[in-house]
Amino acid sequence: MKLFAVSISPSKNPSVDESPILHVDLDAFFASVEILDDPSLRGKPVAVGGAGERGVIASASYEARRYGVRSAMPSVVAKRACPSLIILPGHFDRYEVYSREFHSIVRDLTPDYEPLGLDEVFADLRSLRRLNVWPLEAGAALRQRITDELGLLCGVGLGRNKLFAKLASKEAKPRVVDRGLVEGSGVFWVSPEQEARWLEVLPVRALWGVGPATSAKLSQLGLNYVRDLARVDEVTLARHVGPAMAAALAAYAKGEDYREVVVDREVKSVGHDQTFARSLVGFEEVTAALRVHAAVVARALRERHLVARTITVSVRYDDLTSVSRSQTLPFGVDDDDAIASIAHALVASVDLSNSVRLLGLYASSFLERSDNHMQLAFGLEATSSDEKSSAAVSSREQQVDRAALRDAIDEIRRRFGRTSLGTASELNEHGLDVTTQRGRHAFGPE
DNA sequence: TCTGGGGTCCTAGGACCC
DNA sequence: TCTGGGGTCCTAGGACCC
Repeated sequence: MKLFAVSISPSKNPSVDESPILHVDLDAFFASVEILDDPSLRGKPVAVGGAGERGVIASASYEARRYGVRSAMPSVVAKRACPSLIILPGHFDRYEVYSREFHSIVRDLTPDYEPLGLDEVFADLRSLRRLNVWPLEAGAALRQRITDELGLLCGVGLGRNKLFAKLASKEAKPRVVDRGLVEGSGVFWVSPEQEARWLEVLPVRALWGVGPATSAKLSQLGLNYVRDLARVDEVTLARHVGPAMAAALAAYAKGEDYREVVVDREVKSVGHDQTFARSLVGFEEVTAALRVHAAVVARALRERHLVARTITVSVRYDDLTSVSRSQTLPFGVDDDDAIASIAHALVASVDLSNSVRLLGLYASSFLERSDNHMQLAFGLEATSSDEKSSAAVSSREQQVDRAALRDAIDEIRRRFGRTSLGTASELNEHGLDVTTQRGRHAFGPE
C-alpha cells in the first residue's frame, strides 16, 4: 500500500491554498460491494446491471474490465466480450450503507464536502488551513481509512479547482492496459508548472459536461483536444454549443473552473422510471404502470418531507424517441392517488399507438410540507383563526387537497383536450376514472 | 452492440406582468 | 392604434453526470 502521493512533481508538497480541492472516487463501487458481501466472487469478472436484453452494465470489477466490459455498456455486449461475466442485479440498500460510511469518513476530515452520486465526493480543504493540514498527506490518510474500514479502494485527486482534482483522481486509479492491470498512484496531484502541459493533450471528451453529442460537434469544428479549445473564441464556440457550455469550455481550456464545492445541495426532483423487458402496449398497461410509479415517487417525497408542485410523465418508444408532459399545480402533492391521477391525465394526451419501452414519472418544484399548507389555505381563503385543533386543520387540508386537485385535473384536460387518445369512453373507462388501492374513486369525474 | 435508473443543468419559446 | 423591453414562470426537449 502506497502511503504517499506520486505526482509529476513529487518534490513539491502543495499547501491547502495551492491545492484546496480534493476529489475521491471509489473503485468499481457497486461491483466491489457485491464482492465484499460474497467473497466467493473475488477474482472473478463481476458486473452489476440489468441482465436482460435491455439491461446495461452499471459497474464492473477490474477482472471484467480486462475483457473490455465497461459501465453503460449493454449487457448483451458485455456478455459477448466476456462470456464468463457474472451479472448481478444490484443491491442498492447495501450500496447506500457503504456510501454513508464513506461520507462519514470524509466528514471526519472536513464538513465541507459535496457528494456526487454514491461513490464520489468533492471536498474543499480551505477550512483546514489553520490546522497545518497538507493535502497530499490528508488524501493519503483518507484513502488508507477507506481501505481499512470499508475494504474499498479509491482514487484521490487534488487540485486547485474541481477540474484538476477530478482529472487527478482518475489518474490515481488503476488502469487496464492490454488486458493487464496497471496500478494507479492512489493519490495524485499535478504541480502548477505541469498543469498546462497535462491539460492541453487531453481529448475534449475528458472535460466535465462534454459527452458524445458535444464532442461530435467540437470534432466537426476541428476541436479534438483541450489545446484546440484555447485557440477558438468564445463567441464562435457559443454559436455551436450554447453560451453556458462555451463559457465553461473556454474556462477549462485555461485551467480555470469557477464551480464551488456546494455543501448540502438541495434535491430538485425525485422520480422513478423503468425500461420494460416487454414494451407496454396501450393506455391500460401504461396507466397501470404509472400507478406503481406514483406509489414509488410518493413514498420518496414523504420520506424527504416534501410536496411537489410539478408532475412530469415521460414516455420512450421502441424507436428510442421520447416525449414528456408536465403540469405545475398551485399546491404540492405527496400521495399516491393524487400523483397517479395527475399522471393519468397527463399521459392521456400522449400518443400510445406505438409501444412504450420506458415510462417515467418525476416530481419537482418542491415545497416544504408546511409551506404547502399555507398555499392551500391562501388558495381557498378558507382558514379561520378559531380552527386550531390539529384534527380540524388536517381534515380541512384534505378537503382542500381534493377540491384543488379536481380543479387541477380539469385544467390538465382543458389544456390537452380529452380526445387526444382513443375514444372518450376509453378515457372515461381507463384514464381519468382513477380507482385507488382502497377501492374507491378518488378524484374521478363526477 | 445498442444503450438503465438516479439525478442536474441548459435552451428556446410562449404567456403574462409591469 | 400599434407597439418595446425586461423579468418571471412554465413547458418540452436534450445533454450530461454517476
